Amino acid sequence: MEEKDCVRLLEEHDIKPTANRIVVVRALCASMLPQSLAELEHKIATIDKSNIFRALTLFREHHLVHAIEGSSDGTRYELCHSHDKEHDDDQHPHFYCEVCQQTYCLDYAEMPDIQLPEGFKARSSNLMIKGTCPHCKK
Amino acid sequence: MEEKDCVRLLEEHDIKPTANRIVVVRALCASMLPQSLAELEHKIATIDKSNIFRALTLFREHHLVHAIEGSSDGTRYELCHSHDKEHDDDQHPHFYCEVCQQTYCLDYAEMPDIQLPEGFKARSSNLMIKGTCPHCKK
DNA sequence: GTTCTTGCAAAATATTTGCAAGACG
DNA sequence: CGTCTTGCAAATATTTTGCAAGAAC
Repeated sequence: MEEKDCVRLLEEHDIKPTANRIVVVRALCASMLPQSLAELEHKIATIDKSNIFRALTLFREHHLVHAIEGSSDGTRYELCHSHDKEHDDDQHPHFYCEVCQQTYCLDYAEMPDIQLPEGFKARSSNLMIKGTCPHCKK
Repeated sequence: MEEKDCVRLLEEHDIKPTANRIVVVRALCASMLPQSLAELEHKIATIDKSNIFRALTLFREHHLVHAIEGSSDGTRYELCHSHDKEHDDDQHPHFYCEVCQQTYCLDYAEMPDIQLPEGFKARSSNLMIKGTCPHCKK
């Protein structure tokens, strides 16, 4: 993604586009798969991990990225697909390969609608399917 | 649960019923909600956390307990509801209260059947719904 | 100059392993 | 005795915060 597109994306989400934040957004775009903090830290050698973390936290608050949990190996982050800056409504299942530890985005699939007992109120959900991916299939 | 029931449960899963393991199984039974390692460590003052961890790991390998991930606060463990000692086939959604950080078991609900792309092979899945529980509801 | 951002260090949290002593058979 | 189990310590890994220096406005 071009720098100017990153800037626009940040601004659309009311985030001041600092140099570091632009780099983080680019790194997220550049990789097809959701990234962990450690992976981003490795790919972006120029920025300290605490700042990558702070950028991601800020992005989450502004619904520019969302976090994916349940991979056994830390939280992963991906850009929100929807352009709704108010809600994180583009949740979808993910697939975690237990061999290569990659996380794939199953964004063609709908999240199931689970009926909750009286009094429970849902805000978000994470569906993580684990197994082996085509590359690691025996 | 009585001690002899715990022993039987362990033996059914081909696990040697040592004193510590019985205590861990009892602690898991005693609490309605899936427990984290830290919670178990707190409840079972007499056993070191490394051993609780090793017991849980062993139990998982023998499909006596299963792990629930995606709660933001560590892995939680619960006894498998099914008595199938070969497969961990009693997966069901869970609910994580973001206020009190309790994890509830939605075992009345079915896990959705997500169609995977060619070449992907599922082994297990975790569905974690987050929000607020009845106690913490405003 | 006040506020925001950054880098570095380090605290906090969670998970896992090494190893020697002890229990078990 | 040989194997399994246990407790303690400590290594790893991950996430998060404190703080002072620097940049931005």
